[in-house]
Amino acid sequence: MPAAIRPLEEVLDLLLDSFRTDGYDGTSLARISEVTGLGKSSLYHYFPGGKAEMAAKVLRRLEQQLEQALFLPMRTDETPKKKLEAMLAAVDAFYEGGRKACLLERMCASVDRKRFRRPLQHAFVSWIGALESLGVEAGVPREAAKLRAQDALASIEGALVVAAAIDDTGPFRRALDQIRTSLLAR
Amino acid sequence: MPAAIRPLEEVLDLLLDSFRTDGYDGTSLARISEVTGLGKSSLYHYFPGGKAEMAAKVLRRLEQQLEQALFLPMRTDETPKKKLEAMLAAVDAFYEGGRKACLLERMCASVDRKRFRRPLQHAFVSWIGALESLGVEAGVPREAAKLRAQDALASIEGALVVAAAIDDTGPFRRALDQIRTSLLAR
DNA sequence: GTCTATAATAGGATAGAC
DNA sequence: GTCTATCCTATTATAGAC
Repeated sequence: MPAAIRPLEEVLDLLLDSFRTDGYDGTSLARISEVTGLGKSSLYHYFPGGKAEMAAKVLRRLEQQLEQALFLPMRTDETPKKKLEAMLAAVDAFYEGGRKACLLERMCASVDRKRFRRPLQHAFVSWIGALESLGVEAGVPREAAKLRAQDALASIEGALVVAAAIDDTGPFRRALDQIRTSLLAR
Repeated sequence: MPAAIRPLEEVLDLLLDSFRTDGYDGTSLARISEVTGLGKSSLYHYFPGGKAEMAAKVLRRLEQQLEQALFLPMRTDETPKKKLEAMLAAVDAFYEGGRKACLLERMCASVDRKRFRRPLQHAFVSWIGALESLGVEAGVPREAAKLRAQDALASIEGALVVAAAIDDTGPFRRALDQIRTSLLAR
């Protein structure tokens, strides 16, 4: 697929948006065709493995974005506090202030979740690891930092669920605030 | 459907389990037939409206269970602390210690979520209202109690997502512990 | 690479006998 | 109330022309 290396990433972003909105099971090829403007033939040209390959590629793209938002900031020599701010800003932007759902959560909910188990688990563990490292760097004992990291991620995921259900982004904003004030506290 | 009033509730429990596990979109009639042991004809006999009616009835059944676990304990004259304990025990049991997913979350994730928007929103709001009332009864100002209630529910939902993803019920146990120690704190 | 056409299957739903 | 058979549509996927 030489002629479309750049556009393909845009296609993946559109797919990501579809999957995070309607879930893997709920997103049909017809819908994907609509959303991307690509005919089915084109879709199978880019993704010979069909829908499953689309999802796998989308997950890889998400991992790239997590890299950008989580690991890249980690490697700077800013203070942990500043790095955390950068992460939270990225999270806020990615979830559009709590108005967009989480791809990972939606993929975990699919009947075919076993197929995506590894990449999904990896994404969660990476994310948790990044938050944990930040805590450690700020002087939090490793074990405590790990639990805080798991709970921080859970608070984000749960806030997205509740925010969507009650149509109020408040829970999401407070979740981020809570992480900001307590993840690195001594 | 006179001959099956009692068994029908068992059928609904099986449906609830299927929907919370595989989601609404991911649960096929074939699967429902397998799980319940009922042929398609029988299913349509009990649920003329098909899958959508099954889900609607399952949601109503869940609301009943929430009633039992949340509102019924509320009407006793126990201390708020004791009532909270009863709620948490019910939640722990219902989610099997963090090993089972939340039906509400899964239904919210369906492509057809609009169809179930009202009952879903109602369930969330009821649950939040019950937690809020407990806080108020314990002396927490109403507005603060409401936000705490939203965040408590979010922490449960998020903990379920993360616990399933990393295959560790720790986040769920800690979420309940956290609620136990802080929901009613002055 | 994209199009039209089409296959093959699964999903939801119904009819009519029993 | 349940069974067998069947219908219709959507869904995934492929073939072959351009």
